[in-house]
Amino acid sequence: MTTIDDVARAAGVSVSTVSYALSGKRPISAPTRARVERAVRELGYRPHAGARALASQRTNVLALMAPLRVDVNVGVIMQFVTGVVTRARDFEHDVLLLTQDDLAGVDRVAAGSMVDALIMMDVEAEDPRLPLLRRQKQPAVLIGLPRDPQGLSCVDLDFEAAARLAVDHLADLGHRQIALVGSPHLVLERRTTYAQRMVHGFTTETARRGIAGLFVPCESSHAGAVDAVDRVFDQLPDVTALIVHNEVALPAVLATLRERGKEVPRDISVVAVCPEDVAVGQPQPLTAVDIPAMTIGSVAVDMAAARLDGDHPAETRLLSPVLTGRESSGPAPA
Amino acid sequence: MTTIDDVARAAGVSVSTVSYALSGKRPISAPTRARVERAVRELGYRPHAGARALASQRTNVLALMAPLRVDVNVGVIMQFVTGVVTRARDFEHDVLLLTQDDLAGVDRVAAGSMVDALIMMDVEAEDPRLPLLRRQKQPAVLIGLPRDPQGLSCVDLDFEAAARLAVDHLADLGHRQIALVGSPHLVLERRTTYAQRMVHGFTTETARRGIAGLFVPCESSHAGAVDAVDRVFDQLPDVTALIVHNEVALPAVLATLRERGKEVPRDISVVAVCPEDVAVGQPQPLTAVDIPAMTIGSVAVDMAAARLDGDHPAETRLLSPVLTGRESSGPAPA
DNA sequence: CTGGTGCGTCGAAGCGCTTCGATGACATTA
DNA sequence: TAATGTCATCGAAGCGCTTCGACGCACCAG
Repeated sequence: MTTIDDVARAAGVSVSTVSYALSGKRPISAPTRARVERAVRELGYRPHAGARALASQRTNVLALMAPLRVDVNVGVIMQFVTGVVTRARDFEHDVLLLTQDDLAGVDRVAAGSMVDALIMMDVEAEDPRLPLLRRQKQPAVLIGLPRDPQGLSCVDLDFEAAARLAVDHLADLGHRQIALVGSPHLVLERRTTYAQRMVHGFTTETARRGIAGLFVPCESSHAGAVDAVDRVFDQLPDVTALIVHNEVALPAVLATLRERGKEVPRDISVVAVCPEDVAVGQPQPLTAVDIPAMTIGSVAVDMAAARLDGDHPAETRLLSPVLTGRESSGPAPA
Repeated sequence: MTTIDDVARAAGVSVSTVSYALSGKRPISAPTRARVERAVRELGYRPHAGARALASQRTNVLALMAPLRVDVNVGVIMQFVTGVVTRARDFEHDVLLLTQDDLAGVDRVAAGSMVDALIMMDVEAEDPRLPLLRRQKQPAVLIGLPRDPQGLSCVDLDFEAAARLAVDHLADLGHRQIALVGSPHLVLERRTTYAQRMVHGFTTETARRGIAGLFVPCESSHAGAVDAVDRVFDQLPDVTALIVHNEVALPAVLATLRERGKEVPRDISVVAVCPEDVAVGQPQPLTAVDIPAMTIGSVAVDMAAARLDGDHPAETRLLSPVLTGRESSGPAPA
């Protein structure tokens, strides 16, 4: 292994000069720096990460805790992860991957000084990881919105605003009876809060605009989708628009509409709330509010970075939703 | 931060005794060990990962390079990753996640002593990472089979055997005209070698058994599937069985068969080569050769571990395929 | 009673780096 | 010409741990 000593010797300077030449934390004359750089190149020198971490109290590694179950939302998770890893590199950081259920991992990597900061995906309202995180010296960024974010940074899509946006889009097209086909019961009850936030935004906005709004949960399966659609027509027979916030059930919802003889958007408009690629990947490109998973991941890294090299306090950032009109929404039928 | 010094002081022993008590590398009397453990618990002591790495030349971290693109095979990738991360914990290791395209990452984490070993997914025949890997001191494990594995461990499903297994299953059921609906052109041409291995196994086994075998590539889209099925019926009109080795196109292939008036398995048998959950998740449970992604991931870790604490040389392990009969295969029509 | 043998423990070196204070060379000002 | 300041570089301490050799003690055989 070639060490900083080897480089110093080769360049004919002291070890500290090499260090400063490479870090730029003190001025080094151009010729000296050139000699150092040359030696580095010729010897193929790489600083030893552990030694550096020991001396500098910085590891240049981020922990990312991700739900590694093999479930249906895998696409979105992957996008988050990609966003985090990619952006981390912009800050010269690598990413250590932990599984969601590895509670002990929080202590292991944080108390063990393996990482500079932690990013947690899929945060629930009363997430058991929060107390662990709060007692670490490293900053943490949550993707999602717990009930009490005290001391922790959070980032997520503003789902309330997303619901409003979707409702407004449809209301402006003349729709007066709108249904929200949402998350499965389980998700609504005890998990991440985005489902509740979505419903809340939907309810208040329909109320505000004097529109008939119906919310039906929807299990993530074909049968669940059929069931949900049937419940909608049952309870709101004159419905003219659907907001679908369930990526998995989306294709089945669309198929069911077709089976029921409803043409989109002539008979009924559909606004999806899902990642863009899902919206455009359907048989018919869908008007949709984008869930920018990758962006959220990279913002999470930005927030972690901000807290690392600065006194930046914890903050909560809700990303403004964007609605893109495509072929699935149109004027309400007369 | 509490250090090993604090623990030593609290337990009334020397630093080295604490170290030995915790690592077990030298005998420590029971009472002393108890005092040390008590101090550790009371102080909440965690060894500093960097210091430990510096002194011991071990990081207890594995690098995993994964294709983080958001493509269709995301499910399998997730399973690999899960297998790796989970198994790594059994060996007291954490996982550092790199993206496939981060070539520089290999040097960064290996030469920089950030990891004890590297695992690379999705290895191509002439993978540009191989030369980089060979010059590192850390062992590497490849998931996939490059043309020249010299010095590197490899693990993958034995796709040749998988093809044979599928052919034999069908041949034993009396089928004499079998088509393989495979990977897209792109994959076949320049990428991971599993596609070629599959085709090779298929070709030789059909030949050996005197069966008419037709291979058609298949793009990973609905249109691609339709096209592939049409080509099959075009070039092999009396075909009675399909082997489908394209997870993405699978549903579309099935749908197309139905549209063409072919009932499975009455008119035509289908054997899939895909992860189990995909096979059973279809409208009709499919007879399939499992692609055990998670197992492959965990075997990769086992191989890395073996090379770490032992003189184990590099080896190549091909996992024996397993075929599970379900409802999509039956006797050839008379 | 002596010399040898283990066992349990200690002290110190060293892993490779960062960083602080000190130093020397040189230019600037009074 | 001496005092002052600036800039580039050096030396050494120290980050927290592992590990090697040494040491003291109890025990046993001779």
